[in-house]
Amino acid sequence: MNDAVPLRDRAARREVLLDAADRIVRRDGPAASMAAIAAEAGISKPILYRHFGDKSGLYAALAERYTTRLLDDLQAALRSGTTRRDRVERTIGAYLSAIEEEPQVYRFLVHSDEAAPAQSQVRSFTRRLSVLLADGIATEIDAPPARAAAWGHGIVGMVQAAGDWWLETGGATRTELVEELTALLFGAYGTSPS
Amino acid sequence: MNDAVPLRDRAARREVLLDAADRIVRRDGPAASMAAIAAEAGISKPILYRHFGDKSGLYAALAERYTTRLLDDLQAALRSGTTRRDRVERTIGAYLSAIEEEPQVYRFLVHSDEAAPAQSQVRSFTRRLSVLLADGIATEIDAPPARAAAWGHGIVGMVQAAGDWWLETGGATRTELVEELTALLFGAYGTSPS
DNA sequence: ACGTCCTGTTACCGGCGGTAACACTCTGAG
DNA sequence: CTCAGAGTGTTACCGCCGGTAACAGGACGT
Repeated sequence: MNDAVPLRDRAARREVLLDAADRIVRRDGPAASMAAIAAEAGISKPILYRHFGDKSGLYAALAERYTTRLLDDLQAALRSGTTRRDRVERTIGAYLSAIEEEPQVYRFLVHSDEAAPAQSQVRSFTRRLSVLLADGIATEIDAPPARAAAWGHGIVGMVQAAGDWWLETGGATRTELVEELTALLFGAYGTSPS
Repeated sequence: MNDAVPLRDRAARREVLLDAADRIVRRDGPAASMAAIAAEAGISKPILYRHFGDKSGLYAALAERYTTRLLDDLQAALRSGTTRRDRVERTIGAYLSAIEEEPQVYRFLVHSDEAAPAQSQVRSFTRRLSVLLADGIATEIDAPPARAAAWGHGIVGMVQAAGDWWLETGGATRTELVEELTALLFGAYGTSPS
């Protein structure tokens, strides 16, 4: 039964499988199952497992695909702009734009491997982004590494939580939310009159 | 076979079941299974389901138990202190203390129902806390509701993300982390020299 | 012609959340 | 005393999940 699929090339096959996984993730969100992905690709489960090892392997490969562009964009935003506040605004804006354009993909990236065994060698998207931001902060201002790390993780968590809330309730426009979060980061809460 | 358990009282029985669930959650974290909880309580699964409906019902009841004291503490911290910065420090400190004292319980509260069907009537701990903080902010400074909501969710996300990172890496003391996060909220990043 | 590798399948495993169906005891009415 | 019924308990099952063993058949070098 070696018909209809003349793909001898492993890499090309892999891309086709990831295409199928992508379609299912966009349809089912983080609840996408291996069986559904295999069916979508027109193959059976063991092939998936031979290519990706296990579910977290497939998820990692798919996340890599989604992530590359986004992380590049964010890194670019981090280095752009004239003032620091401008940089922060652009970076948060880029993040929220990604959420807005592809909510299911965002949910998959951020909320898929919660409560996972955690010994996975695949650092999650959130962690990678946090570390990246921490590095950015450490080089921008000369902060001790502990401070930069705490801030990096904290800021990413802040934007993600606000993004989740925004996705669910959809109360404000993206621009407004960017402005609120930027203001918060620049101490607007601490200095507001009571 | 109605032996060894003279508990005719539904409420008391419920507490006993929650005690068992508590033990298993402390042992297994968010991966605790219904079968394990039933076994720990010395009963069979259907009894659990008759008492709590389904897994999210049990989780909600257990979360309620964990949450009551913590939310009270946090609300008290929000209203305490002399300066606003003092209040923020105390509140973040109370949150991180809870993480430090009972990490498994914290993990259960924050990371158990991720990727859940979401139509659950049980608002998660994170959401409840965010709304509570948003209300606090809205009454403390007169901010428009959208701003207070965005800030509430963002700040809770920030502290949670930093807390998760702290739990995993354990790099700093609680007091240090509280100081870093408070400084961040008061604009230390925005005003640091580059 | 034949063993071997590769690609593909079906069919299974254990564990999960959740439930149907049945067993036993206790109680109250006739 | 007897018998229906309500509770309370159990076992055994369902479907779905992630993951794998075991097998089927074509491609190919010797």
